[in-house]
Amino acid sequence: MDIFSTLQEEKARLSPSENRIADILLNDFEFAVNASIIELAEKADVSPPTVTRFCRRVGCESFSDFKVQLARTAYVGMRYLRPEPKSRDPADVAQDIITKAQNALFLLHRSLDLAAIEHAAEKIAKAEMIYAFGSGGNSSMIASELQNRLFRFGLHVTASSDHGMQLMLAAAAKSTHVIVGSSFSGRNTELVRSFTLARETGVTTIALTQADSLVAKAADIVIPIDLAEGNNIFRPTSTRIAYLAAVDILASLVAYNIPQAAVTLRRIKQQLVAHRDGDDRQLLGD
Amino acid sequence: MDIFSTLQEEKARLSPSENRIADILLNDFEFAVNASIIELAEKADVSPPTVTRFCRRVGCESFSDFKVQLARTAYVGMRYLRPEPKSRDPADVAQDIITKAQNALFLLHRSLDLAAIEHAAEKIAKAEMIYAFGSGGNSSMIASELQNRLFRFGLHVTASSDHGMQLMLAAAAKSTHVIVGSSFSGRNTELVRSFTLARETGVTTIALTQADSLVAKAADIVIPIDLAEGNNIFRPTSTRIAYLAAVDILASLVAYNIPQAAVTLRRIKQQLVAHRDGDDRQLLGD
DNA sequence: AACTTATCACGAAAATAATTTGCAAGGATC
DNA sequence: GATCCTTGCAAATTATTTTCGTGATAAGTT
Repeated sequence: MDIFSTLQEEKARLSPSENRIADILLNDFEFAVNASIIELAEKADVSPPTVTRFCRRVGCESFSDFKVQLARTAYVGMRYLRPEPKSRDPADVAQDIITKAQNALFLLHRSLDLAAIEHAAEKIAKAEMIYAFGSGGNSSMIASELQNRLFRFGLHVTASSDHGMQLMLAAAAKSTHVIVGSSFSGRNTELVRSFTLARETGVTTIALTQADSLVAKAADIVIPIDLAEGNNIFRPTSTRIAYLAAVDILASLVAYNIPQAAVTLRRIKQQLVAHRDGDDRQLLGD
Repeated sequence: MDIFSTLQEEKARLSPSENRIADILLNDFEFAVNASIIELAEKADVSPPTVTRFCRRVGCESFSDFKVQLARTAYVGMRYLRPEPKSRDPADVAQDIITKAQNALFLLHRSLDLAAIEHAAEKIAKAEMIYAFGSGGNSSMIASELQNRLFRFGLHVTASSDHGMQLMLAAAAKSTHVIVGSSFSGRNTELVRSFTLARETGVTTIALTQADSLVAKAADIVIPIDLAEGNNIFRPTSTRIAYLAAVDILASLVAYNIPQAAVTLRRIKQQLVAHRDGDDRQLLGD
């Protein structure tokens, strides 16, 4: 558990002095990580012992432990406060995008429902056929990414971003099949229709989408991806990167659920080694 | 500049005692961030003053400054040492993937050639037509991502993952056009051919690829993406995320190079707001 | 070759600074 | 008015840094 989560949970229960310390952390993080206990105490207008007690309160052993914890989580966890890059200077834009992407990964990791993903992975590994559905540029990319990952494990998979096609595939699917659908907004009603139709035949439906959304409600297994407070601040790219990472995790777990996974993975690795040896024949997966 | 870069540069010039300290950092990082100067000194079999001197040597103010620096860069910068997740446990797999993705972003940021990206962005913003080329699953995703981003700014753009089509488009392109090609391996010879053909007509060619690769040599402007030592260790997904982030940066800079960018961006934002208001009409870019 | 002399790495101990603990005073709450 | 909580003070403890001196190595000198 990182400090900032603890802080948000505990904040209400903190005393006035401790609250002043918390405010400094949130507002002037750069100062906080570099300050000594005395400097921090002065700035918060409290005594050093109070700072020590504060550190214990938020789950740290000591003040120095606290600083280390702060430095490690905060590097990726605290910068989304700025909705726009500082300036149009390329360096600022780059830093902004990189930070937000890392942040999205951080938040994804924190809110990941591993049980759901593992459950989904088991179903996918056993499926006779897998359909990856998603539309609208972002989710369609996720769908083809799923196809791209899963076929390498010897699974039967097809991706579609076409609503009409999705409906037909869903109608034709059997109970041994699995549909994985992605919707960033959670309000892709066509996807909901495909899910509903498929479930009538007992097809397993898996959704990568916002928790409690329309799409989520229509699926058997939901892999919720909620980028919490950031949702409105992040540009879609950050969210997309989080989705990609989620797909990556899902695909890796699928691999582990397939008996010959070790063999498959070894073969993939040999491929990679062959790449590096540098012969010029066309590479798989450029 | 982070500590680990400094360390690699300085390592040769360090004294034996200092080298022992460096080894502890590299091998037992967890210990190092949590240890006091005395504990660290003991483990390295040196005296505390030597540790202090070491910290100064690698560019830190003091030992505690050193620990903070260590903690902040290392969170994303140091974990690629483990080529495989600790276990097949979902939590470990997830952590492994997230860390490697963050790490890829970190390394990308560090090695980014901003001048090249800015230069590319200017060309793209002024282009009458833009072709986004890439094949093989990964790069084709990058190509469609480019299309997906650029058309929103009112630019004329088409993506293609088909070598034959790419050649024809390249042959038909004019000097006011721009081709953006992506190749993870840098050895997509068909892309090289398209680039070479296009340059005969004075078409600007931009490559997202490994520096000094075949593809890089064939392009006018190279946006190098080298994930240094990690290249062979990372699974392709991490690299792909880095590429995506690079595209995101490029696209943002393109937006800033278009006169009505502010207006466009505002309109995009209004779109986002409209989304959240929750009417159920089909959303753009699900 | 032997003897300075300079330079550097390093640790011991002292000095300093930072952190924690124990305790008591001041408030708030019941 | 008793109790509990918060807080700061001062002392104790601990950590860190500085100072200083030793020994090693290298370069120059006799």
